[in-house]
Amino acid sequence: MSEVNLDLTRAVEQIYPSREALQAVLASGRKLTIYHGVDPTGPHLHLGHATNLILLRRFQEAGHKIIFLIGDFTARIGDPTGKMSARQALSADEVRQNFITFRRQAAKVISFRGPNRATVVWNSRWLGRLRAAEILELMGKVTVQQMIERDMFQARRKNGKPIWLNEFLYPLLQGYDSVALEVDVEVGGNDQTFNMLMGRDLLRAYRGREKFVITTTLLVNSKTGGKLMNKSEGGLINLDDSPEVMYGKVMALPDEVIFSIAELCTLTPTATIADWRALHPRDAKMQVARAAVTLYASVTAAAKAEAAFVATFQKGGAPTEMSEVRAAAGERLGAVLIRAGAVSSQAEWRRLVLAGAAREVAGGIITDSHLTIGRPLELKIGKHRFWRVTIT
RNA sequence: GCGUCGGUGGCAGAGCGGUCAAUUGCACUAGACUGUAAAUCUAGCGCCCUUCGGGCUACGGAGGUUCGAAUCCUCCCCGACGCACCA
Repeated sequence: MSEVNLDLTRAVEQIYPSREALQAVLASGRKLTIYHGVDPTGPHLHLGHATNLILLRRFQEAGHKIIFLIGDFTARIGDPTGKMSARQALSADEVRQNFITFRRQAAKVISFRGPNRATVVWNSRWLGRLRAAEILELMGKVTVQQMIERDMFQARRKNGKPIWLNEFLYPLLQGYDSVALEVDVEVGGNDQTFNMLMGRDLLRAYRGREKFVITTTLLVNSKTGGKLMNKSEGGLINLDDSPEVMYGKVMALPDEVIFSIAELCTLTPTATIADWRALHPRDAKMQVARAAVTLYASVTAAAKAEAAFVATFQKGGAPTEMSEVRAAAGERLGAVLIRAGAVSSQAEWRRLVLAGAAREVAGGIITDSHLTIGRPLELKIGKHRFWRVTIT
């Protein structure tokens, strides 16, 4: 653990109460307990989560204790942060389905093995046991004014949108995690600032302890200002995407964000990233894509993914691995593709054919949407959908 | 409880008796262009039918008026806002 350089600037937006205070504690040599929580509202961890995990990894390598918290209880309420409308509640089962592989995904970045292994905790363990009296006590720590001060609550009031009481409870419960865990540091995206500071207040109120809060930089598109890892914005890059898919998704990102990705989502040294800025944008992007796949999969996978990408897209070929669907001879191609989930309806298939978007990998464009299958086919639909149709 | 406004496609948000499968923006898909993209331009974007043609299902829910309803009426459900009530 000697001289591990803990860079408190890369990917870090802000540190509460102050960077200096945290540095002082770190300099004392004290080993800290640090946690980061993720709500399993979906089944994947993505590049946005990775920023936090990478920071945790750096702390872990410096010998600090890491706790990876799965917010299985809080996920069911739904975090109102940034939401213009209330989220619908998830069932306990859905949540369980979602987090089932979280640890495996997180293990791509932080280590759950070895002497200083990270631990996983679920917040239902304590939140699920809170009794009414305890919840009332918790609610007695924060005022309504403090709560509705938040921007998005203000915005919703202005727009006549509902604010549900359980949404008020969300920051309290998330904050209570800090109390239950008695941690020294919490790491999270800067969109979580309010919730994390709530935990800081609560920890002080309950235990008289100080907690550092480190907010990390969010992946945003500098041009549009939109969050990058966002379902509505399109490209969600998941940590468990296959190497080829991840490589392709990184390549599909707009130029202006690639260095943010490099800094926030890969382990590439800052100096190397600086060198990449001199490259042709496409080549820089390939470097970043390769670095990402290397981290989340492996070096060899990254090399393979890159080769596949070049062959498929830059040279217009087809990937070696494509989705397969079996069909009976004489079956209508459109029907088969709907069954396979390649297209959503006859209507969509017809539109694609009409647009000239469906072609055989080896040959020509398919012009007849009513084509029946007589032999095995390798299809390319649009730019990204590749399907191999085999005959049973 | 009373009153007012409102509930439209993934989201935002028009339409307020026929020309509405529903303007528009975003998102999304495809084509062209490229550096894989992005930007730009073009087209598409409920489902089914081989058709520039036809059918079906849709505008919170259930009924009703009408030749015809997303649009009018009744009841119900849900939300916002205001007022009242509170042993």
